[in-house]
Amino acid sequence: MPRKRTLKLSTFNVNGINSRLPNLLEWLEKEKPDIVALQELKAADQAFPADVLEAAGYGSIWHGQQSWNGVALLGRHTAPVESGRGLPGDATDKQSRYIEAAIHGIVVAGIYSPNGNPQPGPKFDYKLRWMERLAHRARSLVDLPHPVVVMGDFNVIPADEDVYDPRSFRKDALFQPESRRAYERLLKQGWTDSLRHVFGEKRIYTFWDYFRQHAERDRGLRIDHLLLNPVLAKGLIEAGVDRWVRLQEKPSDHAPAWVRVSIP
DNA sequence: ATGGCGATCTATGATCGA
Repeated sequence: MPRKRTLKLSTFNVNGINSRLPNLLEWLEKEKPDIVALQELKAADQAFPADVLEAAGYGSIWHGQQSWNGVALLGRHTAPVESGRGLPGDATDKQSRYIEAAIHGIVVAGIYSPNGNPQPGPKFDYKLRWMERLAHRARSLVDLPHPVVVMGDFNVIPADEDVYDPRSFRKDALFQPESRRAYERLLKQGWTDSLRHVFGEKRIYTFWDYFRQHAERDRGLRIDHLLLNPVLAKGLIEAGVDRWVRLQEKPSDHAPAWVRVSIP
């Protein structure tokens, strides 16, 4: 029997990579993810701490932006081979929200979907247009004969079970029927929503706001997702959220979400 | 209905996030 190797894939919205660096390094050391997507770097390209990550054992590529947004991909003991940056479909869109690479034999798309608040309004329109563009790119990835993951902060609460208090989010862009339909359309291409697939009826959150001890009380949202194409979904072993990271000192408001997969 | 917190620069408040 040939032994299968397993890989841990993780997505983490760090909410400022330089202010979060000690937190990020501790997490990498403890959890040792093989492939990582980071969002909300909030740093220009020249401010990305590639040397520190390299010293911690991770090769990286990144698409930075001053103050806002920004995405990166990391490979444990390997350099990601970039295949794209910037979401196709609108040459006027300068926001850094998409990066794509081959890492450990997996095609990885790291995404940071727009928040979209307040809605209605131009920010919500931009969110929906961006998600349409993502669906277009995802369609060309889903049926590849290679393992593919699209992971990141989708800024969509897929269902009532994915928010601690659905009523209080009725007017929120993350919870609008249009946002949820856009996410649903994406899944219908053939992607597996890893956390929901593994957790079934059980609640699992990836974000808790900074107010009223919501993290400690586990009053959160599930908005960070890992979508696996059919080739990769066959190897899905387990999934989870490293909630301990959210309970550290000076944490991001998100925790890393992850899957473990076997690769033939 | 609002604001609560935290990060960033425009910096001692304004803006954004979710």
